[in-house]
Amino acid sequence: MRADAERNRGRILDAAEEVFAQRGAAASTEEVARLAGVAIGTVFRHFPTKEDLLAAILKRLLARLAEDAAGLGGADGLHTFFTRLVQQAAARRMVVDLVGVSVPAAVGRLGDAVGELLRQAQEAGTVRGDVGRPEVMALLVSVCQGALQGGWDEGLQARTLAVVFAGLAAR
Amino acid sequence: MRADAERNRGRILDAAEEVFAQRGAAASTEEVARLAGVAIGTVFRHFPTKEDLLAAILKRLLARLAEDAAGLGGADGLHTFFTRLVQQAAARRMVVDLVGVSVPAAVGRLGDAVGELLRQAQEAGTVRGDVGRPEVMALLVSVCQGALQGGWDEGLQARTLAVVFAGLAAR
DNA sequence: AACCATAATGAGTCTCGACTCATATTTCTA
DNA sequence: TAGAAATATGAGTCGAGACTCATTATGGTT
Repeated sequence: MRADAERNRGRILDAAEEVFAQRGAAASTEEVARLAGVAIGTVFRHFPTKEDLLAAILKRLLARLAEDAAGLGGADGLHTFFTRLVQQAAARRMVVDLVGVSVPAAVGRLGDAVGELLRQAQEAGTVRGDVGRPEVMALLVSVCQGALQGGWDEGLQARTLAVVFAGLAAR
Repeated sequence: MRADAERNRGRILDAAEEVFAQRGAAASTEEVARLAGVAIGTVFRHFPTKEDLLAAILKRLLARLAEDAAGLGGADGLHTFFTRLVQQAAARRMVVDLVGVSVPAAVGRLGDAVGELLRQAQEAGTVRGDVGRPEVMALLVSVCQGALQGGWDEGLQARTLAVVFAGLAAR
């Protein structure tokens, strides 16, 4: 791959992440091109379809989250990851709109990472033994979506998470 | 208002509810007109803007929910309402997309109804006294959104709600 | 029944955004 | 450094969907 092609590909991905995070997936490809400093044709050369572009940034995002999760663990790892993710979601409109774009492998890897955090938390006795990975993922998605919508302030977010954690807690 | 006008207004609202519930808010006004059996110009005569149409059905929907909630009460009222709402949400794509359309008065009335259910549940000792209406509403919105996304099956939905209820439960 | 205000009709306008492609430019290789 | 081959450019095409409006139809009234 030519040097300029690789450089542009990176710029486009960065620009797309920025634009879609702020304006949602409905933002135009035109705008991504403008921010990246390339012509619109270049965007379509690298990503033949808008959906391809969305899938690419979603994959990157999920990989980053999985990596983040891998750096945590112990009794509070799940708690920390959960809170961090919800905070990020509130700042990024993206998640809502990425519904429909799927990157199975990347989602699977994130699921594995969360499963591991859950296992450790259960081993440490922080979390009930009778909840599974699917419920935890479902709650994670739900609360992120909720946070995106309501424009929760910090206090409400904390209190809402507290209820969820109480539900997950052992005893 | 002329008789045919009123009849058509009703048909349009019904058709819009059906179409947007199935296809999401991105469905075209054209399709609503077709299902209602009127010309597209008629839809725009009654609702000058697509957003007006969305707001109208959202208002009707929220009013119906508030009424539903008013018929419940006691120790399990909140539990029942919560479950029912999540089940409905799973069948309707609408909710996701209605983000952005706001009908403050109708939302307020639903909030009051939920607040009353919460009060009764707390009085009956079913729910912790230290959670407030905002958290409950936040959880309600979150879980509905989550259910819409993941294509939860019945079991996962039940287990996820169980965690939330455990978090809300007294003791 | 005749009248007209109100409403319905639907082809047409307009905007927007995804995607294309002929042309110009840049990188790399020999 | 000349010559491809790869890449970038951006005006243009295309389709979709929100919204308009001149015309036609209908309901209610005298």
